[in-house]
Amino acid sequence: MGKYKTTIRDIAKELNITASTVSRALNKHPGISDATRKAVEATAKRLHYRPNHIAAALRSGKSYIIGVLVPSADKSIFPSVIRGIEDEVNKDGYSVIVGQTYENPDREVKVIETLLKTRVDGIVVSLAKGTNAYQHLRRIQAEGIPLVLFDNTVSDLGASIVKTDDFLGAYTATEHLIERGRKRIVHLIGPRTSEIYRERLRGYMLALSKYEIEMDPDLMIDCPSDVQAGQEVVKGLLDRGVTFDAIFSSSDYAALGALQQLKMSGKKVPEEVAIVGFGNAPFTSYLDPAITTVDQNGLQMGQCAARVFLEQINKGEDYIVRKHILQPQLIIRSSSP
Amino acid sequence: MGKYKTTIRDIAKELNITASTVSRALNKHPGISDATRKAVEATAKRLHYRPNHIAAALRSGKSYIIGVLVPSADKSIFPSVIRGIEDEVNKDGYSVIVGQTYENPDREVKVIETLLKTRVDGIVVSLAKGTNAYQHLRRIQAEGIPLVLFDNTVSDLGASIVKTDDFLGAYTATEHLIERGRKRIVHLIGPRTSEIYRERLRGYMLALSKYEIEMDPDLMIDCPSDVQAGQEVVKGLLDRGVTFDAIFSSSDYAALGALQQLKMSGKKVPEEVAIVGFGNAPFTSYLDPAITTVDQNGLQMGQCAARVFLEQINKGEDYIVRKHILQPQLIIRSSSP
DNA sequence: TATATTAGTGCAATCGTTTGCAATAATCAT
DNA sequence: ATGATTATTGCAAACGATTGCACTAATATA
Repeated sequence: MGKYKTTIRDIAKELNITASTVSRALNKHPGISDATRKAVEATAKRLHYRPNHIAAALRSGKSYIIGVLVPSADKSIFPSVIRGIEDEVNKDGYSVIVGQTYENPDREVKVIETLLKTRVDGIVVSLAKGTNAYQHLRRIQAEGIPLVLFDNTVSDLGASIVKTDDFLGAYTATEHLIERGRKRIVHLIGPRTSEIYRERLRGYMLALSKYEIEMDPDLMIDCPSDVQAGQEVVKGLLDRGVTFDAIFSSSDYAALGALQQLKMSGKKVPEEVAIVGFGNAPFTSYLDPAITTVDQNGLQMGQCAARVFLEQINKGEDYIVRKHILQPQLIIRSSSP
Repeated sequence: MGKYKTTIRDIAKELNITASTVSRALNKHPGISDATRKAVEATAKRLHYRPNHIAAALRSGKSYIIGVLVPSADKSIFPSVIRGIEDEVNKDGYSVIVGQTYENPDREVKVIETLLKTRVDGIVVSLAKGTNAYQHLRRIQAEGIPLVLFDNTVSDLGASIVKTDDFLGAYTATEHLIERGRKRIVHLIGPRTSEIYRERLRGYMLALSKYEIEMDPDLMIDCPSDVQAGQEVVKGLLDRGVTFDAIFSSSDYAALGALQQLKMSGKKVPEEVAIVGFGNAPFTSYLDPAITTVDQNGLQMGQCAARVFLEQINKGEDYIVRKHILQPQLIIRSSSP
């Protein structure tokens, strides 16, 4: 059990120099001779030296850790986003602490507080759906810590934002259904506390009005983003005898529920009812029929968010906040051929 | 932009006491009078004090961060495992750094090295499929850092292990197919570098021999755990005219590929070919037909791994390494009714 | 040759806590 | 009333790095 606990001081002693020189050598500071740098590196390796990030973080004020806060690490686009962020920030030596809110605003506040105590160098967050107060985010900004919002965001904070053009995505999706000859298009509206769902609703409505299709309140239904809700809503529609020939769901999960319910009720998809989802969740392509959806490209979103963070870190005070609006892409599959 | 940087010293000054007392008060040490404790808590709140975990970690040697290393945070059971771990360790004040190997052994070594530099209090890891050298794991143990292996593990390290009873799961799955009258059961074998796949193969073989079904090498095929591989393998079987009436796949992904290929080739599932997968990935229940699979309960596995870690941390030297073998459950669905 | 510049290191403080040990005041037993 | 406990708090040294400033020696400039 040889517990090595070599410090820079040990290396220094070995070479009859000081810890400062060792530190500078290891960090490749200019103004250190090549000879000593190499000597330091050699003995560091020989003594199995392992830098102590904690000590460095305390002194330098940089932890090289960033906090990524998502509603749920295993849902929707978040797995890909996390991967995208990791891929990108790892290159610059950052580690990622993942926090989950489980869509609970209180937990969001708590987790952020923990991240701040951990002295993360930045926080990247997609808001919980119910979040409607923002003091916890303001606190982050007040501390001067880079804050990047992605996906489900809020505009009036002056924070960097990376998100899908939800409006355009919804518009394109709805337009697609209209072009396929559908006239009575149901829209499953997500929780309106989130900007993303309000935007999707807006896209849906504009498409209808552009094509001079009258809006029907019966077809615009609030529906949480999960499978069961999608089922129930569609069942309700069928039970009430509402007629419709297409469904544009604000989420893939509700779209899946809708598909299941339609099948159970003997409705043919896409012949009788076409379906379009939102998000391009992995399972959408496996379904039968595979469902058309709006791809948000989580990987790209994550990478973009990461780059925004890095830029902000590097520019410091000079950084100018910007919104990055990513173009969504309609993936047409068998559910709306 | 009032950047509060209150330290315990500030609180101490305010109350004319020392930092030590403040520290002890905040940490609820016994031997601090109720009066001062309350006074400290009050001024801490008043001055917007935020503990610096980094400083505490440096001094105490406890970072309250644990590293969780998985092949991919967005695949298989890992999302649920991560969630299970988080849920459990959060209660005890730990944060989770998630690292991904992308099934690359070299990256596994690197990420672990980073975790060690970050001075995590423990490492929970599911090995990359290709990993076959274990010095990096031994190094963790040599440092006296709790190491918990889960899912894809290796036995001869003397580390704590939490895993599914892969053997039993595979045996049960195969037996189920046999009981349904299937005799020519294909097994898609996962990468044999992993213990889990060797165990699943063993379970398959034992079930066959128990029921006196002859093993046929034509039906035992190596197949990576992804959709495309599943497709290709099944296509190969069909092209070669191999007859079979069931497939037991060592992974849900390959099972999905198999299902897709069978459909494309006009084979009826389950009438002509029954399918059983392994892992109970979320999408398996959404498919048409939904596929029977062996549930590993990632959530439970994560929670168990977390508890093992916590126990190990708390018992210190007294901890006795144990293997936790979780009972898998066969979820019977339409693909093998 | 004397002076100015530069390259390479060392000194020592600091980051914000934690913690073993000492010290004081207060309480108790005798 | 006196010594022995006990309850609180203070002292000061860590933890392991980073970093501004000072310093020496070597080189360049005049």
